[in-house]
Amino acid sequence: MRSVTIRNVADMAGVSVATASRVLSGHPSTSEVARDAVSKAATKLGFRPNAQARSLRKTSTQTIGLVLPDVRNPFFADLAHAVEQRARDFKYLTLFGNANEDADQQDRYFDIMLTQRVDGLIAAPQGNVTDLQSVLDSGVPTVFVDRVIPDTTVPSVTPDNVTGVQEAVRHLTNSGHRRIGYIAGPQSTSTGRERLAAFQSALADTHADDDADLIFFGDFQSASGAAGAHHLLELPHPPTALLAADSLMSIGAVGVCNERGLTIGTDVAFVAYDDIEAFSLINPALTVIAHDVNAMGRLAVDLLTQVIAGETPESVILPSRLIVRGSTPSLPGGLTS
Amino acid sequence: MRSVTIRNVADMAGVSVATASRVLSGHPSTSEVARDAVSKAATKLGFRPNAQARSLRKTSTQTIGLVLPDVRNPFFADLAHAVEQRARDFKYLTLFGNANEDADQQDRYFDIMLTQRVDGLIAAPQGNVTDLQSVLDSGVPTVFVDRVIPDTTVPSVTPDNVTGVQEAVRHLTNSGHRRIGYIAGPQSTSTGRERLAAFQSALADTHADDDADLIFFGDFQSASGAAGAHHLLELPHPPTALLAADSLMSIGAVGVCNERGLTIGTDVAFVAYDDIEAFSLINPALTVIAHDVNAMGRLAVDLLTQVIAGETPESVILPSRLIVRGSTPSLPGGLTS
DNA sequence: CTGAAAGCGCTTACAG
DNA sequence: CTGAAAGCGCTTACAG
Repeated sequence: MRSVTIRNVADMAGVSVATASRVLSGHPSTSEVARDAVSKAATKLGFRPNAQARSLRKTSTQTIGLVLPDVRNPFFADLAHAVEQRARDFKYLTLFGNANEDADQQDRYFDIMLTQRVDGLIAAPQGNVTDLQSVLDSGVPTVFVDRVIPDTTVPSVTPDNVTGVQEAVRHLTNSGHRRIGYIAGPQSTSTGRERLAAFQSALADTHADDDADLIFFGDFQSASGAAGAHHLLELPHPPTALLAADSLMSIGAVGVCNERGLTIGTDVAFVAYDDIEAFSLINPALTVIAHDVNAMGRLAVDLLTQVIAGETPESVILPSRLIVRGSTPSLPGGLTS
Repeated sequence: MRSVTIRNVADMAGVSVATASRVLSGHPSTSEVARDAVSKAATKLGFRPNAQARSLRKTSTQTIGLVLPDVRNPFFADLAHAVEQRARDFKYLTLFGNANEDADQQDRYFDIMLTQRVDGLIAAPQGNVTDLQSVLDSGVPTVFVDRVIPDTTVPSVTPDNVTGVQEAVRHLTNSGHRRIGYIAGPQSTSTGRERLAAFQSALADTHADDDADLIFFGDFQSASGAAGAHHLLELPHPPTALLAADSLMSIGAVGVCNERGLTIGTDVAFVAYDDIEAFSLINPALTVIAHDVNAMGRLAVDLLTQVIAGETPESVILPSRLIVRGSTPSLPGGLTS
């Protein structure tokens, strides 16, 4: 299936390849006669320029790479959608890589993106600088989104990982909870680390128990949320409230509560991370720590275009906030902070 | 940021570009001396072959295109994940395009995929043959997944859209329901059409009302599910059971039931499409029509590799089945079919 | 406005 | 086993 080349178009139009190329790419220096002939020939032949050949000649590929930890996580699915739609505004095609919350797959995708010569890279990375070394060395314009890697100067768009957690802990302790179980994200991610630190420092400001047993380390995927809920609820002195550091672990943990016959809101309070639509449907609806994923995706692309243009944009931190719903009722006899 | 080329590697290794190329691509005809020198030079320089140049020379790009209707739909997110993971087994990079349930965006992505010269294309398409014309004309190996376009000979992997719906209708009527509201998918999609037809023919086998008012046409997105639930529940003679044709419309519809103070399972029975994890967490858990999305994604890739190899594989239809949960209690006085 | 020619970074028959 | 050379399909100074 040999596809039609610019050569064929030029021949049919009776002009040189150079002229055909000029017409096809909208170069001003073309005669009307040439424009007509070339356009007609191109549509008649169904000509479609070869992106590889064009990219090889020009310095740009008009593509950006997006490396995310997990498409199946609704938060990242929304983020992917936001990035892609915004990239379209700049005529960029988004190459999408799904790291599966796995450092090796992530690094392989970084490699592929560089091999594909993307014009820019947006990533929600895990790990440390060594994972990024090839990307940094290549000098490809890069922006981090949601997560960052410390000790790099890569611009980023991240959520405020402190305020939401703080509000959640305050809300729970105000409602009388003293034992809050925390299902943490992996400490190889900045969000995992920052949210845990925020949780611990928020605890210190309250009368709640600061007990190492109340923290379970998950991996941001559903099964680990389930494992975490099991572990915490089996404790000799189990928590009366649970807080999970992302939506997938929240889903896993809620499932375990249901299985064990615990009524959420009554038997155990629950705060989830990320405001995904399904969480407002669970009965009672889940209290969540929310942030604006759409803005995050758009801004990441905007920052990237600036980096590509040679500028060095400031990193952005987006606010997060607590949305209180039925899963965390305010107890009448609650303490005040 | 001029990147290092094979020329640089060859120079440093003291060999010709041809030899460097042979070593780098594992061609057997190379001496150990050359292998050593080239390998060393390549790693020392951080050489990364230019995929564009390579693709231009070879006939293949080692990429496949995946055009899906909506990443934010958990079903398609899962499908994307399945396809991508399977594609990796064949060393294919997956270029991902999100049509946003929009025919124009879909067609633009088809265009982009052809321009990028993907080795193959997997799509869950909407529309009719004209949308596909350029793809068919190009002769690029193509496989449909989940959805198909009629009057084409493209191999496909689709769910059985009949059995699950049939079981759902039978289950509901056996439980005494006579008025079942149906939130249909867009009729521009094969799944939308087939599921509606299955619903109507299943109704004909029962004593349930076959009333045009009981059918609402949505677009597979959440907001239309909400609109559908509103419309149906406002009917002078409203349905006692609802069935929605995909997960996103189910989410929207369940939200509306909650808002209106209707208790699902008690005030209104509910059957959702696609077995996404969150549906088992809603209280009561939702009865769903389930199919194996993971198998669907894997098989689509397997079929595509066969098409690429010049074979003409048979299309596959995967079974779907009803999973009964709390949202559709069996009424004690239910009719028997 | 137009064409001939060089070149983007690779791969691969063709000789040797 | 190795190198010189041609060529994949484009774009773009350079002359005219």
